[in-house]
Amino acid sequence: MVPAPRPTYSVIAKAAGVSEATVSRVLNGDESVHPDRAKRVQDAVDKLGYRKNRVASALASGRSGLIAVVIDDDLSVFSDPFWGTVTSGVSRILSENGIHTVLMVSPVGSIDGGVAHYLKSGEVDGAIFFVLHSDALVNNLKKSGLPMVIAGTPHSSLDIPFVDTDNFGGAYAGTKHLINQGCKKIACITGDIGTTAAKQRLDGYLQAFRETGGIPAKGLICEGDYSLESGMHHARMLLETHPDVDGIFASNDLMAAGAVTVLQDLGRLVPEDVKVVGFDDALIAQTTRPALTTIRQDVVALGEAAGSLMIAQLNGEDVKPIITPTELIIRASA
Amino acid sequence: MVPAPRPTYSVIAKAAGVSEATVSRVLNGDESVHPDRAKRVQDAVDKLGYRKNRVASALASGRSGLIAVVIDDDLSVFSDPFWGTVTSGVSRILSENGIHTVLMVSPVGSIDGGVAHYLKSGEVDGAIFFVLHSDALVNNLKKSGLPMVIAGTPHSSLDIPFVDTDNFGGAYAGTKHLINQGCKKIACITGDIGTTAAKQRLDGYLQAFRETGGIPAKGLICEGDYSLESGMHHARMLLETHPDVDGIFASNDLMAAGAVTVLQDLGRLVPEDVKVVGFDDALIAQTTRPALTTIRQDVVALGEAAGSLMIAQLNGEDVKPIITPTELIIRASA
DNA sequence: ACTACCCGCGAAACCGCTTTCACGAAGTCT
DNA sequence: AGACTTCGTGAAAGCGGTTTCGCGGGTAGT
Repeated sequence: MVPAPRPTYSVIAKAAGVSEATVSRVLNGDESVHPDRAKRVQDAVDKLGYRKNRVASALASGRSGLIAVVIDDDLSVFSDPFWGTVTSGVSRILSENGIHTVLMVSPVGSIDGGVAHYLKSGEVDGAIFFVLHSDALVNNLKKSGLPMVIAGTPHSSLDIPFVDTDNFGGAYAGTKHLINQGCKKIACITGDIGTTAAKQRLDGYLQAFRETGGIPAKGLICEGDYSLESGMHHARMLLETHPDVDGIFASNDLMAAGAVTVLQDLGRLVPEDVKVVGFDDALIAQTTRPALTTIRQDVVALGEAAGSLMIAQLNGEDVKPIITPTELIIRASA
Repeated sequence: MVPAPRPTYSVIAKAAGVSEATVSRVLNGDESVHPDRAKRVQDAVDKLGYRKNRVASALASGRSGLIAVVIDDDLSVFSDPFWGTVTSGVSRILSENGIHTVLMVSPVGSIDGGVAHYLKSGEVDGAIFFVLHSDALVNNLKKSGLPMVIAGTPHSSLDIPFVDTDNFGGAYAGTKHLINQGCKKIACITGDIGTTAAKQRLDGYLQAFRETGGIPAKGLICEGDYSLESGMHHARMLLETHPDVDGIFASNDLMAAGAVTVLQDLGRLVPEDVKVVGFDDALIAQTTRPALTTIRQDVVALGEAAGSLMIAQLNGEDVKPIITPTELIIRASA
């Protein structure tokens, strides 16, 4: 193996008849170099096919050009196409800005674990967190000045920029749709209530409900956990406790699909007897029969928002949270 | 922002009363240091909470401790939970070995593009490729001596290590199952035939078919593209051209689900009239009614295999391709 | 006892780029 | 015209490790 001998500053400098310092200035966009010399450098760079050694650059400047995407969980999360897609969005925006994405899939756990050390070690210029189970680490890291972005609304009100889908608005629109379709008794199957998204979606449901002047009857709100099984389970329970339920808003499509299956098995027609609305517009929303009416969130946009928030921070701009809009997708189930 | 002042070799060396060279030796597991001194160094390291600066280390040693995972495509690929899961597996194995994963989602295109340059630049110690559309880049990179692993069987016979699922065996087992269930006229809906996996699965189908002594009738083999729509489309065509078809082997679950939907819409009972087998054991296999009989592949294992193949190469061992086994999962559809 | 090795270890060069500092030339101000 | 800035630039000192080289002392061979 004969590694191509990559030219270094000294070669460029010699070829252009300037000092290495000047080469550095030109390559880093320092305006103070005389245009003529800058051009000489640029020509030498082009001619020799020079590419900066990012490692050396990182060591000298203290900026690594790397952003960590930290997924505070084990494998399971990443198998969810949702996070894969978000990651793609992040990665695309970052690489457009010459920054690479390093992936850390690991339960973050303590503020003293491996991930924490890594993030503090200065090997990355920033970190983007997915599926944050606790705000402890982030809170701790904030003191170190590491630029961070959180995907999903954090539990506590940290002044760390985050991006999130308009969970509240989406849930509100979904529930409103059920009301407009004439549903009188609308249940809600929530997601894992330990997540902020599930809470926000519940709030959206409640808000729409409240505007009808009513209050959800006891038992119409079921605490699910985003799984197919919990959708099935709660649909079954609902039919027992509230046989007259005529609308279900589920906090994601998977639970909605589970609910539809159970409803049908128990002889209810969807949407004739019971209308169902999901959330996410996941693939399953299209494959379920009847296809699910659902709330679409633009997942790629979410990732891109996270990426651009990070870029903005690296540029020293101060940033505000970004909430991406949702869209009601009407299909057959409601 | 007050970055914690991280200790350096000079501090450790002073504290332990040895030279920096010795510190380096100890930290890199050089056996030639006297145990007593090694211990002194280790104690100092522990006491001061020293952590090596990977960037400096990378510059000096030429090893970055980074492995690139290159996905030769745009966002769409990563929305497929399959690759997300594989990536998790890779990432886990690598991080257990102190190596980080940098993610590059980008159409690789020419052997002269940004990704290619990056890989050649020595900033990563190796590269793992997913969804390789062409062998050109890999072939070119091979000359540079960069350790590589390909996920999925490459198109041409490169002597680059790869990992793959036993596509042939899985398809064979699936088709065989249909035969054993009494199917006489078994169709195959292939995946995008530009992928090696689709070809291998088709071969497995053909092999099982051949063993029955027959030859698939003209038109029983339909070229799909892994999408739900193509599954639906080809099921529709099949019912027209071969109304007596009684078994369908689809190259993935999504197409199988599409086929099931169409079959039912057109009045066929699954599995009574037509039995259907999918491939992947994706989530949709469980949510489809009837639930799909399918070929499960161990996706995490695939990722871990890719990771360990990379580690082995970095250790200078020579490696062989790894084919992970599949498993027939019998549900309701066949 | 004398030369020949081997071993453990420190000094110092080096990896390739960034950044401070100071210097000379040119421009500005009294 | 002399003193003071400003501007463009190069020399050189890092950044924090790794690795080569060679030295001194102990062991071995004869």
